[in-house]
Amino acid sequence: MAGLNDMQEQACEHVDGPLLILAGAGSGKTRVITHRVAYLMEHEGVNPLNILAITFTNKAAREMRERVDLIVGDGADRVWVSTFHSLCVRILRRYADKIGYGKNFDIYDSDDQKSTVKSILKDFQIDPKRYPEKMFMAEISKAKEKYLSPDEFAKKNAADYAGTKAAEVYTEYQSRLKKNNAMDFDDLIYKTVELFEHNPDVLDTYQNRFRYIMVDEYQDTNHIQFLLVKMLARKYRNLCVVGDDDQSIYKFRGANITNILNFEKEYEDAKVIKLEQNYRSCGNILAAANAVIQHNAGRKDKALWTDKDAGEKISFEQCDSEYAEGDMVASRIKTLVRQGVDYRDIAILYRTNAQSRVLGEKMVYANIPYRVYGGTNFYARKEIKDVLAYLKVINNSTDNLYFRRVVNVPKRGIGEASLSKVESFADAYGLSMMDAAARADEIPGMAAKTSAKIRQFAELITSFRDMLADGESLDSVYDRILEDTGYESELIAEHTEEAMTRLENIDELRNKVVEFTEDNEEAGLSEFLEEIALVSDLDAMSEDDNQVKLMTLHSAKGLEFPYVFICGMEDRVFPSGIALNSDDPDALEEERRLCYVGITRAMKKLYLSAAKERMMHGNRVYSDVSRFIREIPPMLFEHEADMKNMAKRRESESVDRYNRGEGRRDAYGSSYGDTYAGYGGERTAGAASGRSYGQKNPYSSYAKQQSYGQPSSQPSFGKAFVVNSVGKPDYAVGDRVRHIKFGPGTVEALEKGDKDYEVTVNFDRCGVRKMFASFAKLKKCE
DNA sequence: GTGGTGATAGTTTTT
DNA sequence: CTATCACCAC
Repeated sequence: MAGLNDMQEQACEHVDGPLLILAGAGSGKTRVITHRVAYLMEHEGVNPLNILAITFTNKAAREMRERVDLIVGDGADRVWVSTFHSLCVRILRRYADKIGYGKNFDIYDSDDQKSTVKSILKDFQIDPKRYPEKMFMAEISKAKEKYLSPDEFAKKNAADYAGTKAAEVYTEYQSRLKKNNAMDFDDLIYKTVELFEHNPDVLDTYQNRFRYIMVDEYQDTNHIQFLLVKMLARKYRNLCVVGDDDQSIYKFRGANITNILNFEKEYEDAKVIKLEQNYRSCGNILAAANAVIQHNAGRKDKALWTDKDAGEKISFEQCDSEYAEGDMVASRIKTLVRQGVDYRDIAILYRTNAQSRVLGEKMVYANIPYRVYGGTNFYARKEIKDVLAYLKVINNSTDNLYFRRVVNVPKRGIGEASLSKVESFADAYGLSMMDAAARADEIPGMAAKTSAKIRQFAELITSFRDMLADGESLDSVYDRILEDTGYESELIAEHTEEAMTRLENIDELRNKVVEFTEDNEEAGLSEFLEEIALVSDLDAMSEDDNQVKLMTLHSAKGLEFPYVFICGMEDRVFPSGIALNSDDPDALEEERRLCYVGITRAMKKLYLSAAKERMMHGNRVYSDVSRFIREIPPMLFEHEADMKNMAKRRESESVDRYNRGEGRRDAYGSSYGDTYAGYGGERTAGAASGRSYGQKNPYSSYAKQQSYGQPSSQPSFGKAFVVNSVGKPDYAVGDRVRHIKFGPGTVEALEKGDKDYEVTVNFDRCGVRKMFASFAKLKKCE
């Protein structure tokens, strides 16, 4: 086959039976998948309808489709290429009735999820301060990822109070979604698996349909996705999965790396092909990537190689602040452009979205065209959600959540008190709130004035429905909504910059409506809503605009750029403070994989940068250069000598610290000890040079306690910590204790960890908190 | 029922 | 620093 190396060719020509392709970064993975599709069709005569390719993002799906098109041309459009989520939606739209849902179910995004959980907590009188809704959302999501029903989840978590509560919320959450005929993201997959499990005939249909299945980014699949694939592939076993364990960066979202590591156990006759030749990056970049990832334990052994030249050395610069960093990046970009590089060939990557603000500002200053991807998703913006909620209500949605969202936007004088009357009326008669609103005059105990307002709203919605039924186009109804509801005029009247942006966004959404109606003449409102339920603005990335691209490292996966800047190479930024503090050693490894992903995005030249100080959560914070920088051999950098010096300086610094009794933190390496002792040290240094620190910073207050609150004879942060951590606290479960910040409370649990006691306290003022005993500095109340 | 105020807590990555 | 929330005065 043309243009493929031996391994790639083997991968393409393996037709029957399970196949695992371990494809390193830049090893031509997409190429292999697309060529394999082509091979199946052209050489094996496989009907394109029988091929399913699952990708992780819509963008990847689109790209793959285009590339298959290029190779085979005819029939490629009949290959089913989609993401897990859209695949499941398509199946469920057809069969949702078999599992008790309406076929026109709504899809809840995380915002909708959150408001649902919030309202449940309110009804259950669970204090969100003590048990934040986020926690429940995470629990529910985790349960679904493991394919645990509310009942099973309840059984598993019956032992402790929090688990029981979580189970109750999960149960209620599920029943509310069902009542609203809605599914969240996790449900889409969960319910598909459930559908298959209870309807073997349906499963059989799809097994026959998808005789050849390919899954991209297999390292990022979670358990339920694994189950889904396993079910679909069970009959013909023509399953080809492609992935790279080194690029698994979504564990926080439930991705299960063992899916790929155990593929050979699951499918014993699996053929395994490793793609180790990298076609993307030049030698120095690849060497850096290899050096970094080698610090991870427990990975499948492989080493990428390239026959490209070493290329340019890697640039590293430690700037004074995040602003200086932004300036530096801007000036480097200008230099590149002067040398003839296109803006579109440059990407700026960072760990957290928050970093994009300063970088974006600096691009504006420097007159560099740029675009920030990710961040607040376009479809998650308030005004967009409002307008979409209108559309959803108009689209005969039985969902009360969307009704509630728009019924009083703009203000119509319909408040919570009236709404709960509408809701109980609806519940009593088995109606949706929308239907109940149309009969508002029948609702007992409602003032005539109020019920008139509510009926008016219902009539407004009905008028939009009628327009659509009369065949008016989607975009003209869209305009009427903005006008007749007064939404637009309210924004115009505001006369603020923010309102203008919102109007622009609403206009942008209108463009999407028009675009959609042009592309899909047959389709109506519900098809439109469906189309946009599963897309993010990352999917809209276009090659046409000659702009620098700014995005998180996560978003950059699967992409490549000739010139890549990675900013914020500082400990506690990247790797993130959370990973550094985590007691799960894999957290740091996941950060390292992320670093590996970032480095391997670069083709020609890689620029790494750090800031000595930056604003974080409203406080100036001083940071060390990221440990990942030190994992790259100095010889790969432009200023080799400087890098060596930096390494040396650090060494002597830590020897110094050790002699002063601080170095122990390295030896004991407790997560908390590391961070807080570090802060203590930095803080003193900073104070000495006359810098002021925000007193509100929780870190500095800990640091303060640490350094001054000890009866130790030396100002030795690490040491004090170590001494303290070994001893058992003088309080026990049930004792009353006092915390310097949180006040009085009762000890609920005391567990011995590796290096420290972990104590759970129920504080009178702020609820249950878990902390390390040596840091909590709890005083027993006699 | 609305709108303003002040306080407060939370800030990793996203299909 | 910012988004959200509880509370209070109309």
